[in-house]
Amino acid sequence: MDMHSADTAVSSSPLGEEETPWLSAKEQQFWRAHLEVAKLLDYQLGRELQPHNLASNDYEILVVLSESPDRRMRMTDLATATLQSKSRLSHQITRMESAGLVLRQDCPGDRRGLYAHLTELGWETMQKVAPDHVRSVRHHFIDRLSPEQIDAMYAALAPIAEHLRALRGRA
Amino acid sequence: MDMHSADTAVSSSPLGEEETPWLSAKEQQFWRAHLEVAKLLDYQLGRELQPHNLASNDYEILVVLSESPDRRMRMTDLATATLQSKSRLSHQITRMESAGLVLRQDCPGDRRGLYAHLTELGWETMQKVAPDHVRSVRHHFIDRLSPEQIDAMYAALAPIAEHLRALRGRA
DNA sequence: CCGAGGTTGTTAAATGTTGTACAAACTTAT
DNA sequence: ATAAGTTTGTACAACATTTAACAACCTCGG
Repeated sequence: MDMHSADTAVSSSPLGEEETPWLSAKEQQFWRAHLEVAKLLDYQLGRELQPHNLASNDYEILVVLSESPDRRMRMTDLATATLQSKSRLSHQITRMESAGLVLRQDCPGDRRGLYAHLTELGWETMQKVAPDHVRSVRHHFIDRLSPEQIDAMYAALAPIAEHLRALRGRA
Repeated sequence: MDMHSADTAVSSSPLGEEETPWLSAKEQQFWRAHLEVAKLLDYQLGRELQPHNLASNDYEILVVLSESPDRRMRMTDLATATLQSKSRLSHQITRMESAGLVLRQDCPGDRRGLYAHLTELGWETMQKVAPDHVRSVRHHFIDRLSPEQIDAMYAALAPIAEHLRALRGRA
């Protein structure tokens, strides 16, 4: 995750210029908090995944596959689901394949296509790792918010997620 | 930014086991929304930075330096401020140096040390890019939240940011 | 059936990142 | 002053990601 600051040392509004809608102090505080939490949380969760010999990306693949019908998914769909390029996914599946977590499977009916299929080891790994991961998520994030905050934030974020998803779709 | 899902297809609670505190439906919805927004927002903002020939990381460096006294900062401090390894920062500054945005400067009083110093071009770039970036942040995020939501979310995130910062500090 | 045009997934090369080790310089206790 | 220990930034090598190009395959209008 990267940092993006908005309002900065660079901000002035001489008369007669194109107005730039700088962030207010509160907006900026919030924006930076959001960035910092996103980044540090990702960092910390990744850290706590390391003992399991998994990177965040690996774990994400495991999650998506484990929730898919037959625990498998077409490469392109998996790339879309995990917001990666097809190339990157291809490399990543290669790595996970040599780690035995996943298998490439021919796709009946479309000889171009392949399934990424969760192996038994992949599934077991998922079972083993998920509880720890949930604990991490709780400890560093969820359990630090009240149920009301969670509801409110979800209500705030859901439309934004939708907006961004739509943008990406037609990119 | 990576995906981390908590509650998943893998979840059951047979009697007599170590209880795993799976996420409730609401918690999970929220958690996934948070992940998705963080990831897609980062993606989109990075995208809108491209026409300026800047990556998110470059922009972050520019922001931090432009807000620093004398528009410069020690390498290590800059690495800490931007949550990067020293090695990565060193490479990145090298790149930005050859792009003319930044300059390495000897550090009087500590002959080991170096400043990363914003060049005039770096400063001008910042001035040119910041308004567009602020607009992006507003359009895709801030302006989609009410002032009340912003206050509430800041109040929720600030302690979490602090927690994560503390964790990282002693890592 | 054919062929133009799209899709699928991989590959090679360039680029970026991470982890480790290192030399150089600083600090502190003796 | 000196040695032990710390801090600073870089360099190398291993690894990951991106970009562009590609072969193989599907689709669908003619």
